[in-house]
Amino acid sequence: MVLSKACTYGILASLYVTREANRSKGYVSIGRMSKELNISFHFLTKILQQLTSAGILSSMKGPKGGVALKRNPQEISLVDIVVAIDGMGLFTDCLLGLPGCGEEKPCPVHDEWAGIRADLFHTFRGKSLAETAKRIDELNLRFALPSESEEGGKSIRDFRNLL
Amino acid sequence: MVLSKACTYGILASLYVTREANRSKGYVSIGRMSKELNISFHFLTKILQQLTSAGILSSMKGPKGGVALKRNPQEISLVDIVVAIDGMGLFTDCLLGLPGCGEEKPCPVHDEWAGIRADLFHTFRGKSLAETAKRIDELNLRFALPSESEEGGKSIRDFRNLL
DNA sequence: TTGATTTAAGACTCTTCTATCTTAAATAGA
DNA sequence: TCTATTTAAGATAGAAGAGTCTTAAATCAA
Repeated sequence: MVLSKACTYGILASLYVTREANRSKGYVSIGRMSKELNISFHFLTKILQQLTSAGILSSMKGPKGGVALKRNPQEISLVDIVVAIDGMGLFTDCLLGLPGCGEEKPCPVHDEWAGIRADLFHTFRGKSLAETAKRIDELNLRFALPSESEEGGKSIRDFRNLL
Repeated sequence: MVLSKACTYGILASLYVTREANRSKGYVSIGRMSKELNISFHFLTKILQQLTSAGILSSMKGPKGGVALKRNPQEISLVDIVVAIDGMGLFTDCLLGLPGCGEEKPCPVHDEWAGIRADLFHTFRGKSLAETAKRIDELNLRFALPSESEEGGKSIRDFRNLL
């Protein structure tokens, strides 16, 4: 898995908060969010705490409490979320896990992977929460996990796209 | 982590076997390989069993036994190793883990990720064991894990390369 | 002030991945 | 044939990730 589960949940939740912020002021309830995204409440709470301590979200306890974006959603990139939860490893580590792999002491696939991971970094660093949330609305995209009732049935693995 | 530990070990071992095959005929000892690559013998054995049952390696028990490439190393790509151990998920699954994500029912980052993962697939599908092993010799690259004595000290994370 | 609501924090469980250990099976060579 | 060697296979253990549960702390509203 490229991103941890916690990280993907963090991204989905951040997009949810961004969209809610466009509709109404105030904090977004974690309870409500967990229901709509079909993410375990307690697990989601932990993830949002990480985003809060990373300075991406702010939170408020009590009635009408919840979480809110701390900065302008145009200034928060998807990479910010990934780094806050999974760290920089995806964008810096050797594909083969060789410590110290780098320009001076490369592994057999260093150049290829370095190019792809840099592409990954720049692509998602260039996508802000605002822009991504906007596209969700415009194209009516899905961004919640399937509910129990929805079948879902693992992921569709379309090999044909690769050939 | 993009590749599982088992998968990276499998790649390193496959490259080791490829290079050994250039020097001498016969099977490559797993015991010797585990020592030179600094990979746990029993764990490595399990991984090589997966490659054997995937038809990538053949094995022989007893004295002078070990593993050998079953096919020409020019016809085995790095993707073959990855797929044998980690499966196709890396090249087919949604970055956000949404089941059913695809052209018809995309997630908010489907297009971007689909492009990068296809790039990843084609890049490493285009790299054969023979070609990669050759480059190791030519450029004197490293492809073993650091030994206990070598400090190693986690990986070097050079953020500057990204900015 | 009191009570209901909501996030914070820590302990705990469950699963998967990683790694180790033991025993069995096959093979080469004496 | 007998023995040492080497991979195969299964059981076990340890570590990390994923998810749950309980209690505490803060806040709003009555």
